[in-house]
Amino acid sequence: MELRHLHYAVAVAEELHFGRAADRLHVAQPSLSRQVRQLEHDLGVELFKRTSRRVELTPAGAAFVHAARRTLAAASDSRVAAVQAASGVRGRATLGFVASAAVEVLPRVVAVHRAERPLVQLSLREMTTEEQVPQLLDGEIDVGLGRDLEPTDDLQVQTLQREPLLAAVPHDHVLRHRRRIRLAELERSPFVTLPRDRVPRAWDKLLVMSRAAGLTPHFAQEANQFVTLLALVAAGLGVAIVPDSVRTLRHEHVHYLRLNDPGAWSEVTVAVRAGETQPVARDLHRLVSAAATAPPPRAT
Amino acid sequence: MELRHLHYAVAVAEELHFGRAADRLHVAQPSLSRQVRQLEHDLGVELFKRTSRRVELTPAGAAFVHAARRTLAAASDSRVAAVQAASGVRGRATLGFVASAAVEVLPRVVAVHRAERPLVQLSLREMTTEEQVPQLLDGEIDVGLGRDLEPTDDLQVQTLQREPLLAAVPHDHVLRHRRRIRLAELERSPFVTLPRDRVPRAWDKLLVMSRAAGLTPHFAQEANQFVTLLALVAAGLGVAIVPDSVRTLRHEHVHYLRLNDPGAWSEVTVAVRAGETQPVARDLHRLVSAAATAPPPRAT
DNA sequence: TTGATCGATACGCTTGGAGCATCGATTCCA
DNA sequence: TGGAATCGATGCTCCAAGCGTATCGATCAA
Repeated sequence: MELRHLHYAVAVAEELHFGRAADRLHVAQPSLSRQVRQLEHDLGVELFKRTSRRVELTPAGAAFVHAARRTLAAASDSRVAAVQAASGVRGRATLGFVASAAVEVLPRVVAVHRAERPLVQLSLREMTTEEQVPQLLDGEIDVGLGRDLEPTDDLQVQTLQREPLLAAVPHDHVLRHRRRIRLAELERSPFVTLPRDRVPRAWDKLLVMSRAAGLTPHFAQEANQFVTLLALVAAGLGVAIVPDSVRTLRHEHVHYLRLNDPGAWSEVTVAVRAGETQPVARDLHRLVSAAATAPPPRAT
Repeated sequence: MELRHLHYAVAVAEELHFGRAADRLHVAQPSLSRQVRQLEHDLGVELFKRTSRRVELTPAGAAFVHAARRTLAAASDSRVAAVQAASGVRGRATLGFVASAAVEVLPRVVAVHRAERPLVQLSLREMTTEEQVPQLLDGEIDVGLGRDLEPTDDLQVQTLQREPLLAAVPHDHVLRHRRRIRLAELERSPFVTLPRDRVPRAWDKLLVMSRAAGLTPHFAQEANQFVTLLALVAAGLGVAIVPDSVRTLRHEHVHYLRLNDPGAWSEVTVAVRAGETQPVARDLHRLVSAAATAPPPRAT
């Protein structure tokens, strides 16, 4: 039994006439008759009652043709599924992202992706920029949304937006009425930070800036998430250095002060394997880049 | 694209090895390689990434194989559906029945049929015995459950059970305390009946019996259903002659008296086209016969 | 009775799927 | 580092089988 036999049986069932069915199938009538007969022999079942004047379906024929239509539809779906998957219309894509990008960029990316590629299932995995690099190379994730990542031979990296760094201070901090400060002015304040082993490059940047400002930072406490970090600031345990977009997480007892130090910037970057060929990954990369730049960044 | 290609692609996807897949399919490895390649060319899509050391699925290949499995299952279902329909395990059967058989025989038939042929959809059509004959010959119904039908060349008829005829009389009728009466004793009572044009043979039998009893019947009222008929009796409009099984329809104000006249019997008959070949019809006929005789008839 | 219609059959051609032998690339191991 | 083993691809040949043309036989209408 081949798909050809199913096509033939369905055509005969629809025309109830071997000649017309053969025309529709662009084959000669004897070929059609032979193939249908062969199908019946293979099944061991009579599908059509034929006289030289009339063709009609047997109950078995009706049951078979019904199922055959479903089979042919499934075969057609198989073809479509393959083509769509190859073109990137259908499939699965995995996006790694840092927590600080989840606030602003990520929701826009998800919305745009769902609108443009409704058949592509988007998996989201929160992870640090450092974790993204090996997972990109292993194929664990297709695109990485991180911070301050430098391109390499294996990774293509673009900057999406450049944000100033802010100091998040408690509402009773002495500098709370200032709009802009310099890091050196925080000499008396301990820092609350994300864990050093999870975000080593953010730590390094803070250390470099501190040294440039002639400051020896005192680290009071670590927190795993930004929300917790801000709660610690609000509780008066110290100050935190965060990128501008974290401001979206408004907190009643936290004030944000812009840092004027040189290098007090953080870039949101998007990374993809260099020479990526998979359409779902290329599409996701394209949409992430577009979604980040399309709406104008908030005024600072 | 043929089912062969789908089988081949699925096998390669499962083995991820052309040699082993070819063994499993009982073909030579070069044939398998060529067919898979031909499938890819037909689809315009690469399904497998192959080196001389490793074979892996592309995303398009994974999508295709998933759909191909469903297609192959549908093809297998088509075969099964045809065989089952031909053997009578699956299909549709239509049973015509008279209202007076609906009370006792029909529920048993439906229950047994559902248990023995769960995949055969049983259609039930209430109709008179007279209507069953042409509909059997036209194929509108497969089996007819009627009364007092005589076999012909075209119809095979069996008797399922033989019931005495009863007179249904109102609760204040003068004969109400009798167990058995003769039709002649109803001379003073008008008759309520089913419509003459719907059940001509039942009418004829009543007329023949009346003549034999020296009775000139007076017809008071017609009703389309037994329930209505009994309601008319209960209301005192007259008496009705009904087969024994109608007694199952108990009615508070109706008494049943057995008729002692010769020929005061009615037979429940089952009819099927002579030489019927369709298994669903033959099965239904067999089950109707069995269901009617299996439980012992009620004592009268 | 005759002609038209329609599915089945006969026959020869051609396609294409299969097997065998072999190639080229890659990997493993000594 | 070189040789052997593994594995998919390719070239060649064979033949099964699908197809088309011509025709038959049965049925039905005029």
